[in-house]
Amino acid sequence: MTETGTGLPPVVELLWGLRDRGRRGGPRPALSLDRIVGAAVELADTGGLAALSMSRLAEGLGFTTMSLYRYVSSKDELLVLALDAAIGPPPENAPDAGWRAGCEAWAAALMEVYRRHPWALELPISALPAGPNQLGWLDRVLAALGGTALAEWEKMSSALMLATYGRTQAQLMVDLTRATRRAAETGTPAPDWGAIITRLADRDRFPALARAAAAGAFGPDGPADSMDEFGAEEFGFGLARLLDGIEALDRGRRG
Amino acid sequence: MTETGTGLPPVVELLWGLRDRGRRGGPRPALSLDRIVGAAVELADTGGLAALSMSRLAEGLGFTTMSLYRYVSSKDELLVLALDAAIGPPPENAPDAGWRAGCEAWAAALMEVYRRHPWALELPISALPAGPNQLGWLDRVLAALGGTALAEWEKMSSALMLATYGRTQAQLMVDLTRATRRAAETGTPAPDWGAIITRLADRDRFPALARAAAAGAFGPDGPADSMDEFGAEEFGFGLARLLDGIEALDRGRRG
DNA sequence: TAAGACTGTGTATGACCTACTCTAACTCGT
DNA sequence: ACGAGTTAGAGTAGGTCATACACAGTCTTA
Repeated sequence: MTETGTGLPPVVELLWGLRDRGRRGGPRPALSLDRIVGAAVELADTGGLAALSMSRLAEGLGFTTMSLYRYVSSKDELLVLALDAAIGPPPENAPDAGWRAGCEAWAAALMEVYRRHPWALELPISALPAGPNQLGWLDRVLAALGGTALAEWEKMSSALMLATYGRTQAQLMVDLTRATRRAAETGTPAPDWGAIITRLADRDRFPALARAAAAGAFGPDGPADSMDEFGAEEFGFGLARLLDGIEALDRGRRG
Repeated sequence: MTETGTGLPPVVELLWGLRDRGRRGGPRPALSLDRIVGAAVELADTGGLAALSMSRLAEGLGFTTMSLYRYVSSKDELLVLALDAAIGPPPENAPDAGWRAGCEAWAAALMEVYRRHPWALELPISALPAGPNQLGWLDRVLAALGGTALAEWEKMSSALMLATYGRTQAQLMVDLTRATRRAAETGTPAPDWGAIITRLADRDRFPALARAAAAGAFGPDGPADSMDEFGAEEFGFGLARLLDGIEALDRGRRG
C-alpha cells in the first residue's frame, strides 16, 4: 500500500505531485509520470481519445504496457491527469479591463484550449475539478468576477456557467470543423444539419421549430453556417446574455 | 446495400423509423428495433453505460449478440437511438404562463429526464440533435421563447443555453447523489470537494479561490451541500441570470 | 555486505465490438 | 404448387483493450 497520510483522494495527490516520497530502494526509474501524461496528451491530440490506449501509449514511450501501471493505477486516473495537463495554466487577467471584458477573455481562452485538445470534450465531466490547472482557471475567473458585488457563492455559480458556456461553444466549433474536414476529405457533402431539420420539422408537429427553420435560424444562411461567420453574431450571443444577467444582478446589488 | 432514397443520414432514418420498407422475403423477424432500444435504455438505467454491452443486451433479450446487428449497424448508432428514446416526448407547455415560467419549467423537466437516465450525461454530445424526441423538446422551448421579441436565431441560441444549463445542473445533482450514496454504502465519508479545495487553495497562488473557499462558497456550509438544500438558492441561480439576460434583450427589442 | 524495496517485463485472462459464414424460414412470381 | 431469391438469427472467430499477477534484475540503506 501507498500511504501518504494527506487524507486526500489518490488522484488529487497525483495531480498535485504529492506522491514524490523519496525512493527507498529499487532501480532508478526510467519513466516518469510527467512523461507519461505528456505523451498521453500528445497521443490524444493527434488521434483523439480513441487513439489513446495504454498499449499504444507505452509503445510510443518505448516501454511495456504494464510499466505504466507503476505510475498510474488505472486508465481513468491517467485521463484525469491528462485533462489537467492539457488545460494548462490559466491566462493572466488584464488587471484593469473590467470584469466583463475579463470574463469574455477568459471564456475565449477556454474555448481555445478545447480547440487545441478536442478530446477533452469527449471526456464525461465526472467530478468537480481538483487539479492545479483547473483550480488555476477557476481562480482567474473568480478574480475577474471580483469586480462585481456578487456574493462568493454567486461568483462560483457564475464561474460554472461561464465554463459550461465555453465548453459548449467549443463543442459546436469542433463539431463544425470536423464535419467540414470530413466532407473535404471524403468528397461527400457535409451533412447539413439545417437542411435536415428543415426537412424533418413538420409544421403541425413542430410548429415553433418549423418557424425557426423557415426563418433560417440554422441552415445555409444561418449565422452558424461557416466557420468564418461563426464568430460574428451567434458566437457571442449566449455569453452576452449570461453577462447581461450577471450585470443586472450586480447593478441591483450596488443599489 | 440499403438504399432508401431519403438522402438523410442512416442514423436519422432509423431515428424516424424510415427504414420500414416491407419485408421482401425471409423469416418473420422475432426481434424489433424498438425492443432493442427499449432494452438498452433499461439496461443503462439500472447499470449505467458500463453495463450496456451488446452481449449483455442480447442476452437479456434472449438472442445472440450478432442478431442485434441486423437492426443496428454499430453500438454508437444504438446509443443515439437509446438517447432519443430515453429523452422521451417533451412536456406540454402551460399556454398562458409567460415565457419565463415556460423556460423554467422546461429546464426543470429536462433535469428530471437526466435524473432518471443519468447515463445520458456520460454520452459525449457528439452531433446536433436530430431525433424526434430531441426535436420535440427543442420545439417546445422555442415555443416558450415565442413569447419574446427575439429573432429566430436568437431563440435558437437561447434554447441551446437553456439545454446546456439543464444538463450541467443535472450533472451536479447526479454527481452529488452518487457520492452520497457511495459514501453510505461503503461507510467511508464522502469526499468533500469543499474541504479539498479549502485545503488546496493556497492564499498566494489562488487568492480569489482561497477567498471564496474561506467564505464557504462551497464546502460543508455552502448552499450546494446537501441534496435538500440543493434546490434552494444555488440551484436556480444560473438559470435566473440567463433568463435575466434574455429578458433584458427582450425589453430592449420591444423598445 | 546483506536485506529489503522497487522498477520494468512477460504472460495471461476476460471483456468487448464486430466481420463473416451458414442454415433455415419466409415471400413472391410463375 | 413450386422454385428462386431474400432475409433472420446462430455460430465462430479475430482483434483490441484494460489490467491482474509473478518474476528478475537493480538500487538504497543499515
